[in-house]
Amino acid sequence: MPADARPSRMRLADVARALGISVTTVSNAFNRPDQLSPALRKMVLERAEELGYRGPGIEGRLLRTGHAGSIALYIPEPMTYLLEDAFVRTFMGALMNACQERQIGLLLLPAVPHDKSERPRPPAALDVAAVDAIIFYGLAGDDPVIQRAVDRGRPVIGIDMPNRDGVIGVGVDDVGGACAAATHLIQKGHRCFGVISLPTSRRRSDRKGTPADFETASIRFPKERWQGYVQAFREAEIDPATVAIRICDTNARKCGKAAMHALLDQGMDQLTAVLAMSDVVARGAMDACKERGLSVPQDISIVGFDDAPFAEDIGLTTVAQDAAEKAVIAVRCALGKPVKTTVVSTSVIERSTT
Amino acid sequence: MPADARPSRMRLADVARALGISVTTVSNAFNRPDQLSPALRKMVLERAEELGYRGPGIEGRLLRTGHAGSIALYIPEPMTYLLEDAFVRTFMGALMNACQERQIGLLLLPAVPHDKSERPRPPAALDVAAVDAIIFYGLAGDDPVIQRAVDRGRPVIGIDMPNRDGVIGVGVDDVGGACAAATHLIQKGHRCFGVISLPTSRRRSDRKGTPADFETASIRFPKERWQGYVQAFREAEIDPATVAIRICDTNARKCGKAAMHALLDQGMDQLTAVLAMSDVVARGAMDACKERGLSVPQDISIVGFDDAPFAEDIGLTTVAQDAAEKAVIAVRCALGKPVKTTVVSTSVIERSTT
DNA sequence: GCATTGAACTTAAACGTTACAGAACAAGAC
DNA sequence: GTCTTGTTCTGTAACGTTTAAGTTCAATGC
Repeated sequence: MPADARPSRMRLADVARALGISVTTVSNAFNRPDQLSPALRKMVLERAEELGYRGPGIEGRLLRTGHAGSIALYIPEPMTYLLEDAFVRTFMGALMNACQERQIGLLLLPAVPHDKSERPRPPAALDVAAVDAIIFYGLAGDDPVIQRAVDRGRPVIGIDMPNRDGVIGVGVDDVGGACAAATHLIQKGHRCFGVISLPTSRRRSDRKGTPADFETASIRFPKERWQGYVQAFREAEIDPATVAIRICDTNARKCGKAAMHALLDQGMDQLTAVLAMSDVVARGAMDACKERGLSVPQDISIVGFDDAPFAEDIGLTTVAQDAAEKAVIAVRCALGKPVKTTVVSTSVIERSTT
Repeated sequence: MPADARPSRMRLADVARALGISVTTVSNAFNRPDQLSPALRKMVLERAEELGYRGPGIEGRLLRTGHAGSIALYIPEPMTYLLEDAFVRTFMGALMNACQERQIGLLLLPAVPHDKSERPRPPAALDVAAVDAIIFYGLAGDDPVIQRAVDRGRPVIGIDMPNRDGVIGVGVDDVGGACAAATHLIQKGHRCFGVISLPTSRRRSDRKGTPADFETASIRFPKERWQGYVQAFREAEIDPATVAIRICDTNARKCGKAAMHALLDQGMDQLTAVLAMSDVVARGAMDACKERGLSVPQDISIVGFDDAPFAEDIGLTTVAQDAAEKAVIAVRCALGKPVKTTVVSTSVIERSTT
């Protein structure tokens, strides 16, 4: 063991003592240049560097100021979902760019395991993360982690989530977008619809759905998108009760395929148009049509939602929403003044599936 | 303004006062169950929850223990590179899974802007990040941020980087893998080679390269992979000086394409085999061959490196390395006992480009 | 009955930093 | 010469937690 092993890292106080000046002055040299003469500042900085002091560390600063220099992202899925889903990836890209620009870190938090036992919950990464704000993406409105985050007293941003006290909402105009999608199909002459929905609550399962499922939904998108569809149906005097609904277990291509098969098996042979709540499940629906020898859009028209990167490649008509804009707004809210709620708008992009 | 607005968050001390017990006991209730009676502990936990206290916050704990509950990842590229590059994505996926399992956060750090001015560097996210360890991926050995990270006194892991004091190295057997790739081609009867290299230093440019470029390389892969090629050449009595070399500006498909075109333009019409240092540039090389009407592997054989996810789809012969294993080892090093250096092994996967 | 042990809880001192309130001093204004 | 103003630097009290070193007190061994 070398005798000169540094006992612990250089501290602000060590530098101050070595230079014979006060700690405050050293601190100011690093953080508030206007508080001391340029000459002294230069000297302090230089000598500090020589002494091996790299500037105030986070530990003390964090305690004192609460400013961490990074923001957290929490999604209710395994972290790898961030890499897998095409639409989410666009969002992530924008989020990363925003962080890069501002030179702040982006902390990816692992979803807390969904255990039933109530009381003695060990503190999760979410609870101890040293961040200036937390961004939630697509959580159910009743997810208990939200309250835990709000209690931390830092800004909490909720993207595509039901509005909630203490959470700054950033969402797309789901109702308007869905309404536009349905209206688009109605204008093409369709009267008999199928809907492929994303899960409406944490309690998941591939299943047949009813309008009531949406009314009680705890996850935002499906609820609002259904409202949008209904709005368009009503205007065209189509009874929402005649619409066939399938709710996917998860936002995956194969779930969309299964849902489409189920829709067709359900005796809906007069079905001519399908409204899918994401491009991913829409793609799955297209797979199912292909397997059955149905051609799109001749036999069946399909409209997705999201305008995922692959939508253009496969010619999917969809509702575009600016994922990047959501990310930018989220970061702005995380760092800036508290804002109540923001809605970004949508537009239907017509391609070759309608 | 509501009169009962909480002045600041609940603290350990507040709970202690409310219960009429000492702070230590409350702290122990959360962190060291064996230090107090189960009954009291249960009571403390319950009352704390009621009082709105969610357990010890990071600020104080970090200062006291230095334990942050998350690790950082730093790459010398814009953060979005993590999403774009297929091989890196595999690595990220594994890293995420490892973090998920251990319930720790993964902090993505923005690369510090590459400015020339020396002295007054503002503290970057890297310097203030509250993490237990930092993982560097693919940095040049002389990148100044490494020293800054090492000075922080926490474990620093360097993946695919030149070895360096204070940094725990985790790397693939570049020399062995590259040697195997070259040997594979030599066994197929090839004698006239081209090499498409990745950048050898931070100072980048698409250009013709020479063996000397590799000797002075500050980035690890190219240097070692070249050594591996040379080793195979020597054994087969091929003069490395006869090998045509192109160095890419960046690890991108189009750079690989440009490099391949350049190689062919360079008057190397007798060229029959190309060793590419990544699957991405290998793919670009294949693009170039296609454009010129050269068929692979009839006219030209190509071997990549990495076994990126797309390699199988396009039938690229390549050197497989287990990106996931690197991630797992990195996390283990970050959290566990200090290890010196780890090397993961490689294997050639023959597909249809040779 | 006395010493010994151990469990259950408390006291008080860090950990490294920032920010408020002030002290010392020089320069002008009257 | 005194008063004001401003600049530059200092002393010190937080910030919220953990932990080493006690203190108390009841139970056990002899």
